[in-house]
Amino acid sequence: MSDTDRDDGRYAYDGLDRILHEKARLGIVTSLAAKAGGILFSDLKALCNLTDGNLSRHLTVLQDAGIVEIQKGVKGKRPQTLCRLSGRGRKRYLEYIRVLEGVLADAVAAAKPARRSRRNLPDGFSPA
Amino acid sequence: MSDTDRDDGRYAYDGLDRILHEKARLGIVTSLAAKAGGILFSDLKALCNLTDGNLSRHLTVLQDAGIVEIQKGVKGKRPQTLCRLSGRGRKRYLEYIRVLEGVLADAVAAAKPARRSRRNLPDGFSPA
DNA sequence: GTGACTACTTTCCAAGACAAAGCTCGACCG
DNA sequence: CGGTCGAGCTTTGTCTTGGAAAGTAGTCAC
Repeated sequence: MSDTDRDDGRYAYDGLDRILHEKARLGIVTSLAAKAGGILFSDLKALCNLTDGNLSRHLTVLQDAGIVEIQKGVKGKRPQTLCRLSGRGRKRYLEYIRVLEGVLADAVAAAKPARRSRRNLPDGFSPA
Repeated sequence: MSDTDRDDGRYAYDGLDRILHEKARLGIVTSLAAKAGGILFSDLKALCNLTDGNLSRHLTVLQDAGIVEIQKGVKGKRPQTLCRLSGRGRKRYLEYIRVLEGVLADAVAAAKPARRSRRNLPDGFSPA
């Protein structure tokens, strides 16, 4: 009832994919999205300023989620791991940034002082 | 050096504030940013679809960080907690969304199939 | 072959998110 | 006026997770 709960969950942001919404992984996936051919482990490490262990860990998470594909190979005589965004991963990423755009829209709307917003306290509230 | 590391850290997103970059807290702070007068605990709970315990916990984190101000009061005969964004919190929030805009710009750029991006494997790489 | 290096992987630990139970105080019931 | 109901938070416990450090393995230089 009433209009007070009309906005329930308005700021819940349920759609924000937990796996992608993470500093490090967001960087990883964004760079992968930019290069369809994939990126080598060591380059990715530099791009995202991650330690070996960290990158490895996040890649495992992303791989388990079916977001990235890991392909082992060699470059010259040395082993090299190539990481690529899977088709499903790309889809999920696009989905995520769509949600993020919504969040940002809210944020920008909230940021401007909005003359309509009430500077005053909620109805009936009195400080202790 | 060479041009390979010209982009080092390009996707590190160091600026992404850990405290604000969190599903639940992002929602809390965005709603608070929208209402300068503050929001009551119970309304905030509904807006963000959080449990009492959860909201309490996140508010403590935000308060410790000096981002929100908690003001105890009463509404009628019942105690009510009013939450507001502090000046410093607002600044930090604006800073955060500025970074987020950058991330999103990267993401959107990465998302379009960019014919220039190399579909082929990195130089000298051969699958195992 | 041994010492340094590249390219990862694995292990460990502290921080953090969420849930469930707890606490406090007015209101209503008989 | 004792009892218990419920609103409005807080505290405690548990389980997950991110990140640092340590470990493994193959390569190259000498």
